[in-house]
Amino acid sequence: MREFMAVTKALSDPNRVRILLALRHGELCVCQITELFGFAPSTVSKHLSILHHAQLILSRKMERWVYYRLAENTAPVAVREALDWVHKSLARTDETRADAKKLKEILKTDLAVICHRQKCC
Amino acid sequence: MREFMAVTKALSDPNRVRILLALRHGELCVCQITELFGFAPSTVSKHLSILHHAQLILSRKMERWVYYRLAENTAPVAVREALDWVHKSLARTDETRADAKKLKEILKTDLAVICHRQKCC
DNA sequence: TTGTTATTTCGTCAAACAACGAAATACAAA
DNA sequence: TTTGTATTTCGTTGTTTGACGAAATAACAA
Repeated sequence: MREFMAVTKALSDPNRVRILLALRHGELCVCQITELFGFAPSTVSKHLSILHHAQLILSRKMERWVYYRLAENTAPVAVREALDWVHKSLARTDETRADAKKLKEILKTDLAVICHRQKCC
Repeated sequence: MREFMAVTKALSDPNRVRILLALRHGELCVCQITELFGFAPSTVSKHLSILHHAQLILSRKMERWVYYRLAENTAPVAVREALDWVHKSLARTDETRADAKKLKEILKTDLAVICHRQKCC
């Protein structure tokens, strides 16, 4: 039950759901997600830690960045089913498409530039 | 997305999840659920209204009581999948079994007695 | 009608939560 | 080592949420 509630609480915030949908396109580092949604890095980091605690995502450190990805293979069955359910329910919505479009632009840009961008203005 | 978030928010409270699991045994009226969990009737009513708003449950009025049941047949696919996921993930836990056991006792008792019981003490 | 009873709505309170910025941390590069 | 940078942690703030009891509502009984 505790494990299950960690998942439902993680899914109860729309921005965390959007993060999961974005990760369908492959692993992303914190600053890419920050750029995608326009939140403060600390906010994104907190969301990611909640998703990670629910075992919905995995992380790995590489060079200067921490990459997060969906835990599609390693997670318990109930968690994987949650990921499938999210994707099946929302993959075709306008909002998801809009995020995907913006993400594509972000992925074209060099990581160092993306990260640097957040300190300015 | 709004519809989906109504479901995840409904599922993000453990007591609402317990209500859904209890309803697996058939429709229940508000006072039976109140008796099962020991909350104030107003609290249970609020939980039921949130579950209802998410289309997870249906209600019908009969005689003096309002009965709630799972929306297994009428709900949108994404909602039905949520119900399946809840059941599949939690049906076999100790907590669910304990609730089921207590529910069985409640179902043996006359409805009027159950409801009346809540005003006392 | 009037009274009774099951449920819902409303207002309040305390706890949890999402956002932020500042400071701490981790770690690669110099 | 020191510097620079990506991320996390911490403390604060305003909002949301879950619980309750009191009052309102709905529907049946007398």
